[in-house]
Amino acid sequence: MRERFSDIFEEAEQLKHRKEKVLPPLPNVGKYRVVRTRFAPNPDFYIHLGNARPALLSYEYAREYRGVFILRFEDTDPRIKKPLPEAYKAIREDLRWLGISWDEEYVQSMRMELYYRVARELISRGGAYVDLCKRDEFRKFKLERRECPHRFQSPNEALELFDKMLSSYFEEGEAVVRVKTDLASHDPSLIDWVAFRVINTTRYPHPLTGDRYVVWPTYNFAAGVDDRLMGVTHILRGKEHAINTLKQLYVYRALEWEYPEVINLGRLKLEEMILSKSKIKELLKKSGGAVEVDDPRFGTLRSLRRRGISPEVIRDIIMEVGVKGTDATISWENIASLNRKKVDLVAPRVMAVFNPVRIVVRGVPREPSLRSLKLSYHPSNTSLGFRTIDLGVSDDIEVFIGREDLEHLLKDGSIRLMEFCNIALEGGIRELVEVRYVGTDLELVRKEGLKIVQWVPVDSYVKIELIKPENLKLRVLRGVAEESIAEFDVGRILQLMRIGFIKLERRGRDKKSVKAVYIHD
RNA sequence: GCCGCGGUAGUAUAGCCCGGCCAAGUAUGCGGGCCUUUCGAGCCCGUGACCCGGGUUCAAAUCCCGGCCGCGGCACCA
Repeated sequence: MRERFSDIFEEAEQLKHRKEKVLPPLPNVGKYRVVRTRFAPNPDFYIHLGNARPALLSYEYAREYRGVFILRFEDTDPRIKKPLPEAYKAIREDLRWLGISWDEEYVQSMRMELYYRVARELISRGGAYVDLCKRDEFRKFKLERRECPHRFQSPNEALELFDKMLSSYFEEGEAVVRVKTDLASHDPSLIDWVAFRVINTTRYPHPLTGDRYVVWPTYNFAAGVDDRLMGVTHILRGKEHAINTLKQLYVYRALEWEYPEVINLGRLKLEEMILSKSKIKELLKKSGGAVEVDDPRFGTLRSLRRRGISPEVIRDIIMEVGVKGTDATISWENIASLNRKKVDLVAPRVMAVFNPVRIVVRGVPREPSLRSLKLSYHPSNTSLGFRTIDLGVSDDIEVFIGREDLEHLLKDGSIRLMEFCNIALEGGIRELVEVRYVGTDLELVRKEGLKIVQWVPVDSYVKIELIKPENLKLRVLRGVAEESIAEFDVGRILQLMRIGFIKLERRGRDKKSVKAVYIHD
């Protein structure tokens, strides 16, 4: 019963939330029976925050109009942008992590016969021809705005040549299918662009189809045809594709198809992070395996996930940035701030000390309340429970505090050990810093403005290794943390008091050490 | 160079289509205060922007023209 209510509440919350940032209406929705959108990545690598913009917006629009959202893998280049076998799965995972689900999924390399069929139709209608020019020869014709001799071939001649291509008669570079376009076009790339080329798949096997096909459609042909075949009504894609719409339009006109609505989106950049596919690949290669795809410095979705960024934060930011052609530079501060709000309520607080210095506290009374501290994991969220820090019965209690906090102690003469007691410097500093217990009074702390610092008992601690990205470098901080930190599962987000939020990545089998990634302060 | 798309505070965004209600809203940042056994969170106050120049109009962030700047494209890549 209660569960059902909380579900309803949650739903209402979400609705309210979503209402705040409504998407602008899609153009010409009335023209179509049902809105169909798609996200069409090349599975040659993992996707990053920039890809998340068209993916998320396409998905959200499909939902908003109760339409259909399609995932389509565009893997028609086994040579230059060779598909990465694990990327198909990784992209699915990353999308699901973002909260995206799809109604239909296609893989272009499995649809080759379809493209060949459409190509035949296009050729029969005189909309395309088989060009046997050398690349340079054609370029010359193109720049002079003249037709190459092959452009005059009849549909039947062209069809024959196309069949020859399919039967592996031609080598790479010897024949391509070109779409007839306006020769006078001001943009040379538009002129009689290539729809199919020969790729030697014996040498460059496709990870899914091996050497089964040698004639491959280019992006513009495959994507253009698929958008039609899949009934896509609204295309949301990066503005780098603007020219492609123009190219594909020639195929559409020749086949008497109507082009879908197109919205071009600006690029998303992430401050202090590497998004560029090629740069990431280069770094991975150079490191020889030391750097991984989910390196916290990268802008891949996997990296953001590893860094403990909530997928809702990414959704919120993309919705905020909106549906337009302007580029946006997302600041890490902004992401951190939004993420902090999500994480603050559920992250247990624990103490850890970096640059630890040992001090010995003398004169702590033997009262149970001072020898066995019961500390709650969160100041307000009591459901997170509490842990106990046992300090034993000896007269002297040794603890670690940070070197910087020691400076405060030396300067001010006294300091507050968080959730424990006030201490004051005693004598001088010999081998060991010796301090004296001076009570637990908090009023004093406030009145005198004492620093309140976190600490870790020397008798019971866990080693912590914290990876912190700084200026595109990874710093590894080593320190000590209270024992309870090792009770949490890998993947859990915690707050180290006065240090920041972290995500646990590894835990020693003996629970004597943990590794974590720094998220933000 | 050619073609396309944009330019609202440090960052991001709302408003621009349908001119007045915008001496421009929101988030984050920054400054200050309250609260707090965190340098976190929360609450309160403050800070700060319509790229430039012309035009249309009683009235322009919003419409028109020119300039400047930024981004993207100009592949047998996607």
